[in-house]
Amino acid sequence: MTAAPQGSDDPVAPVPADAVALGDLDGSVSFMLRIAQVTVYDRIFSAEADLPLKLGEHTVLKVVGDNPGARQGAIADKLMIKWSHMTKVVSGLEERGLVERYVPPQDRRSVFLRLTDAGRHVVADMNLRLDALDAGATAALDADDRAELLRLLHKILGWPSATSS
Amino acid sequence: MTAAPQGSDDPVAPVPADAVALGDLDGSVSFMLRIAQVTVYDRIFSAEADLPLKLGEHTVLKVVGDNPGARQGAIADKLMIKWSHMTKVVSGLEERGLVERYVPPQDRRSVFLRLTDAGRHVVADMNLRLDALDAGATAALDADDRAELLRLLHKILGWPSATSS
DNA sequence: TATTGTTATACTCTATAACTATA
DNA sequence: TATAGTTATAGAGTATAACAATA
Repeated sequence: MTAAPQGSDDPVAPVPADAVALGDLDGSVSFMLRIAQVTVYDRIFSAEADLPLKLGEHTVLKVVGDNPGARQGAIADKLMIKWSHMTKVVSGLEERGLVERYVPPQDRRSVFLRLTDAGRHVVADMNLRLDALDAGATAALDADDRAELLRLLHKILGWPSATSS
Repeated sequence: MTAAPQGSDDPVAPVPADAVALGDLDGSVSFMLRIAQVTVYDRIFSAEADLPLKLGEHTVLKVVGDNPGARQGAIADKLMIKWSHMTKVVSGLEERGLVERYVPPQDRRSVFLRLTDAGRHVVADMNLRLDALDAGATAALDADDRAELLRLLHKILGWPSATSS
């Protein structure tokens, strides 16, 4: 990794493509989080492009399955998805027969969600495949690294640290 | 239904927003990276909404400033920005007088970028403000935590973990 | 009036691909 | 033919705001 010594006074000293320096940007947590997240998602989808669900869809379906009787908006809030976008995601999942909307009589403004049998099946399938893809995309980390990374991310969010995964 | 801590004074809500369970999702590196990144960006922009540049624009300008004579496409690749999007970003920055395009005579297909004086000024201002915002958004981390987090993110990416790249 | 969800618009960014102008 | 950049389109997702139905 050569440091590309370019004249600091030369206004147009060419820099080779692989010598672009990030400077201290790689010391920024926000920048590094973004680059790492984009890279990991990239790796997951380039490793296996024919997944039946997008990652966001899988997340929604999984949480719906784990929280029967939860309102649509409550799930959206927890997953930091905008309500307006949640409407589109749920509509798409409903059209594919993976989730059902249910308006409870005690509060007819709200919408409860629950998985269909097909939804349960797809989520179970995705769980298995994503576990492997997730691990593969972060294969550079050993078990301790991974646990430590998760602990730090939880700490940023103010979430209680995960037991173990 | 999962245990929902609802007192008798609460309005009837089977699963309140803060009682939605994530299950083992918070043990997924890809999920936690996404949630953490969205949260950090959220905090940065809710802390100070009147920033002169979007984060992506600042990143591009900063790297242009650190790499005089670098091609537009080389910078886009390094920052994992698509060329087609890079064209729009640079055009916007150029219209605002922050960056200049320069077509070198030795290869008239390529475009070199360099900051204008106004661009340099804006970047310097943003650097200062973002350093503080970045730290504020991750204030739950102490110095050791932050260094460790950066080390782990670098490791995922396969980047050298030292100070600068 | 406040809350829940929907619709709509604008904007950011990705994914593709076609296109130009060079090389 | 290949490369560098541009343009265009489709899609995901965010940011906002207006809106309807319900509480």
